[in-house]
Amino acid sequence: MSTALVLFRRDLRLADNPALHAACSAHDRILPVYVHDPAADGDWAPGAASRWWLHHSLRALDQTLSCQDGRLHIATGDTLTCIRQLCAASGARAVYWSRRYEPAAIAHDSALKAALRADGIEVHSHSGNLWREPWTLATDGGQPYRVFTPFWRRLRAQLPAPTPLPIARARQWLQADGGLPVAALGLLPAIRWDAGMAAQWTPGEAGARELLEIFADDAVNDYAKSRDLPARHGTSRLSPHLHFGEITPVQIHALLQQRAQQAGGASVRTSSPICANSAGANSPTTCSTTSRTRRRRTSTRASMPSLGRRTPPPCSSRWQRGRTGIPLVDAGMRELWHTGWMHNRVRMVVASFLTKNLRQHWHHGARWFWDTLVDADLANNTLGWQWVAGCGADAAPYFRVFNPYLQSAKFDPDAAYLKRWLPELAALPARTLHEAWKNPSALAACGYPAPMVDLAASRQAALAAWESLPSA
DNA sequence: TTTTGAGTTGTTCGA
DNA sequence: GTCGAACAACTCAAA
Repeated sequence: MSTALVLFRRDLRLADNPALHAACSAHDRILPVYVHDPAADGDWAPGAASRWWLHHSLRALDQTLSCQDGRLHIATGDTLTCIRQLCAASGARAVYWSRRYEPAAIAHDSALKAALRADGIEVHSHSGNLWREPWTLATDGGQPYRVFTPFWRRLRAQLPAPTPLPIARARQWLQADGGLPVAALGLLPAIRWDAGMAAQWTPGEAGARELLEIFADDAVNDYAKSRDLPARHGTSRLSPHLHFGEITPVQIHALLQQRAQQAGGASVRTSSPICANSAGANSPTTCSTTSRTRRRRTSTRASMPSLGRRTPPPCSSRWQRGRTGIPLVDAGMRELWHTGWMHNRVRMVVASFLTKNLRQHWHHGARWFWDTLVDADLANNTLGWQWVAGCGADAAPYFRVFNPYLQSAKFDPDAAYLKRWLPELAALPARTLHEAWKNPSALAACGYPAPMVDLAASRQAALAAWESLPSA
């Protein structure tokens, strides 16, 4: 009877899980383990929203295992110490896990692998949650792609995509003594602000599958148009499930492809965001510094130099709380606060407002998102903020400053999204909200704050500040 | 090896 | 109201 330990991290699923699949194929008894090891998280410990999600996702995984007469063994402490103890107690001589891709996680896992192998334990790491692992897709010059379109073309040229693996079944799920209940990890907030999140989300593999089925049925045919409309659920909203590995890009692509064939279409236009999500453009310095010479100069101080401002304020609390006086910005920030999520287009708008109009460093915004998003993902969050701030690795025109009024008129024409998140303004006509700068008294009469900054003037100031930077 | 042209989730201005 | 040009920095891939 051979025994293996499977270490779950951000691959909280049984289906299409190569590491788990391999362990179940090669061994008779499987000990499924989650180790809570806060000391290993370093600078980027999960934020409050992510911890909430993790709590519920671990419970869901435990429940799924219990349907197969197994239980998830939960431990807390140093990962290596816990694994050594569990191997000794269970007789496991092999450990399996899915690879992670953040620089700190790679370093941690490399050290873990070396230590376990020195103990004489087999370690098998498998491709994790990505369609393609970052080092398998490069330009002809061997560099990572910096422009999305060539990257996307190359990826698509390599279809057909891999096929998802079936739900893993161990011949016997093993249980070890001393496992903790999920609640013992203290992941839930002390002050229960999470009611809005519980109403919105079902963390776990089953919840992910259900969301995917809905998306495949309703939204995918219209995705190209409706994904940009924040009032509609035109996006898949699978991002937190993807982040925690409850579902994989391969599974998503496979189901959409299948539905498209049933509908008679040749192939499905899978979204570029799903693909970008799987690209994981990590590099050792991405998360703290930026990669472009002229822009790097700006990022060390602020995303825009603070001309005429003696002391840059900390991350604006009005921005955080959705009280800037700019309707689309406030709607987005309140959606984030209540649900742990924000529509992608609105993320760009609120980020542009913080870094361009308020001229604050993108670090401030990235940190706030990190703490409040249920889908907070180091690569996606960091690179998204750099993209907006104009200091990312991609080729963005420096003059791209979003105009929140124009954006809401274009993408939320009937103001359904604005009114959902700004109920105090629900009685006003859509046009009044899209042209709020013309109607300050109408908004003020509803108790809505005046704009904290003049959009046109701050845009000009931001462009002038950029212009004043010396080129590298 | 060097050059050229497309691409880049936007806005504004003027015809 | 619609449309094209301007803003002007940089990467990638084809020539």
